[in-house]
Amino acid sequence: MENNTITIHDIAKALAINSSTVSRALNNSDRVSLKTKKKILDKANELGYQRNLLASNLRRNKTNTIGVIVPRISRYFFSSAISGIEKTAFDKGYNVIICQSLEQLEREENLINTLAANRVDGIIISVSMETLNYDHFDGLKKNGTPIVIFDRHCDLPDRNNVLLDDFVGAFEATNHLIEQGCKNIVHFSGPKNLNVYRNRLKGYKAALEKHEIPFRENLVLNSRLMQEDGTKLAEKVLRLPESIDGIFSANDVAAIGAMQYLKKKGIQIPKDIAIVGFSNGPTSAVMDPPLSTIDQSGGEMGELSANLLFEHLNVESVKREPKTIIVKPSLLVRESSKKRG
Amino acid sequence: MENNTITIHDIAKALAINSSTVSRALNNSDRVSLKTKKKILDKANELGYQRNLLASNLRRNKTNTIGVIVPRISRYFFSSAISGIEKTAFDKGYNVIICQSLEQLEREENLINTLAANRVDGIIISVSMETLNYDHFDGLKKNGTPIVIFDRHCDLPDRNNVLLDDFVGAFEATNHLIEQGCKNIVHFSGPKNLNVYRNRLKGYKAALEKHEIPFRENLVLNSRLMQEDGTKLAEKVLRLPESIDGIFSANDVAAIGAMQYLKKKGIQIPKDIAIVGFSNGPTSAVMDPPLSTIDQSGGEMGELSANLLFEHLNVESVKREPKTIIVKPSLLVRESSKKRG
DNA sequence: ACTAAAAATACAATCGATTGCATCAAACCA
DNA sequence: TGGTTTGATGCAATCGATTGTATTTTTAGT
Repeated sequence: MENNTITIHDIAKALAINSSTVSRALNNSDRVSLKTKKKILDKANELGYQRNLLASNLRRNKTNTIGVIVPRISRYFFSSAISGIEKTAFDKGYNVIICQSLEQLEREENLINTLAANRVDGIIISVSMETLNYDHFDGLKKNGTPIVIFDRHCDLPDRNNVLLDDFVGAFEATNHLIEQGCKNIVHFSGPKNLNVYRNRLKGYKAALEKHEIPFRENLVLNSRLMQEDGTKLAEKVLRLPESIDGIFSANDVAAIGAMQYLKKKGIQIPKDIAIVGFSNGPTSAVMDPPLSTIDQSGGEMGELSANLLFEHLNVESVKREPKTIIVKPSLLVRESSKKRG
Repeated sequence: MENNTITIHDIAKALAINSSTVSRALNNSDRVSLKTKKKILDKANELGYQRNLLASNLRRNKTNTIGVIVPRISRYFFSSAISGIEKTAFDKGYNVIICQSLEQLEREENLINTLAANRVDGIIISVSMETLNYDHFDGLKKNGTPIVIFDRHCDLPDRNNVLLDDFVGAFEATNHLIEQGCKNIVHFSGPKNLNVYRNRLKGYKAALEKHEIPFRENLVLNSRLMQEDGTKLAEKVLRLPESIDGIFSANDVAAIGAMQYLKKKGIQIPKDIAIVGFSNGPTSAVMDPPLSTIDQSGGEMGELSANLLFEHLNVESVKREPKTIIVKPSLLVRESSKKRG
């Protein structure tokens, strides 16, 4: 009773026909007459046949499956990216295998090997923080498996990259604060060795410049952008000689830490100080007041990544044109920054 | 150049030996001498060989892979359950395929079919809200693939179930509030047709009873437990004739809505009203004050589910003993409920 | 040195589905 | 009616790895 999986041969035997005909019928080939097709389909249902994709994929040398690796599936940005990928993949008849590297290079390497061993048709990945080079992609590259790297800048020559325009996001955020009437805007910046934070700083500066507000070095406060950093920075803000009326934080978490401190000190948000964060983390909408922020368009980035991958799936590897796509983030205006209207 | 995947036959040919020896060497069988083993391994590395798991799994009739289906990977409870599963699986040399049903029965059915077609060795699932019966599991059952259902009660006779003890969680929460000195505790309850909310209500009652506090029907406020429900309920709380000094909410989101309203009305938390939520959602720790809550022990439930699955994987299906495991949740005491010490 | 036992390797079938080619039957036309 | 075209089905190789059995080589024992 144990080993009773039904194969096409069982169906063939039951109907006294050849298994190749069964295979063709199940794949709806027009080389099988309608009559026998129906007979086969009925019998397949009756026996509870389920195609063995291992065998099928092995033979076809194609799995119709793509692998997705992200640092953490629980992060909002990543889970929405995954949803975007799944949507696109589903439309094209592909399955998606989701994996998380937990920001560990070793796990990332293992996952890539496993996906490769399972012969996925392509991989979409946001690399871990520990990933400094891309040597572990070489195997895939060699056998022509296309790869799309999203969320994190990759400087290899022949890579497909889908990135967020941090500059524009920061520009929009700062510009919005200015349009709300802010004159003295502090920027919470992150580790300067990371591209994203440098670009967000640039966007902040550009917006000031557009409105002919002089840039003041002392209004840029650096930290690792944890929640407690936000609290400490808010304390600093209140001690600044300029009377600060706006904060653009390079992430949500620090903005929230600051918001809580400021509220405790009786500062009214947004009336006294308007705040905009960055990332649209799960908490930002729940805060009181809800935090304005920059949405990283995870869903859109996921869809674009998947589309880019599919473009390459149908092209011989030698003929593939690597491409970099820059996604514009969108400003989510909520209560924490509305001084007007 | 395109189709250049290396197989064991390529290695065999390069070394003028038989591919079966190569296979055995790569599997570290003791039927191959150390000398040839080394030769083979070296050549495999040199050629960049990567095992084709499709072929291997097909032949062995075993994939060393388990499938996990959850409604949403982004929910904290599920992502921690997945982490628990992955940890356990990794130790046993299994891979994990993660899927999300998005609470849709149709997607769940598709996922189960795909996993079955890919011949996963077992499945761990938290069923979608739309799932009212388990007919779509029949195929798996027929070919002996073990299934573990977690998080949601399942009344089928031969099912493995890993559940949270909602009663105990609610009891602990309420008991904690009483021990903090609360006398008049409101309970925010959810849809009464759901088991979980009925059990949480029971736990609340039991804790009152233990401390000989009379149960008052009017202190149980029903809603769908959305954030805005929390706000409305808090309003009600303030209008109650009893002077309420504690709230046990059957989830975090409603607790947070209530907290924000109460703070706005000048109520001090926890001094005037202590609050405990349920679920340990991502937001609870970030609130001000941080919200005490019941942690659903996702990680532990994941580990237990995986262990239960593995127990069954190594046993013939006829000999399997279905088992139900009840997990005790743990109380996370944070600021929102500390009236003492 | 010769045989028995042990170790190492080779052979060939197998897992389940797919697919190019061959075969057979039915239909068509002159 | 006989030959040809079209349509439907069968045959057999194949994908890449595994594994029971057979064969060869090595080692050991007397």
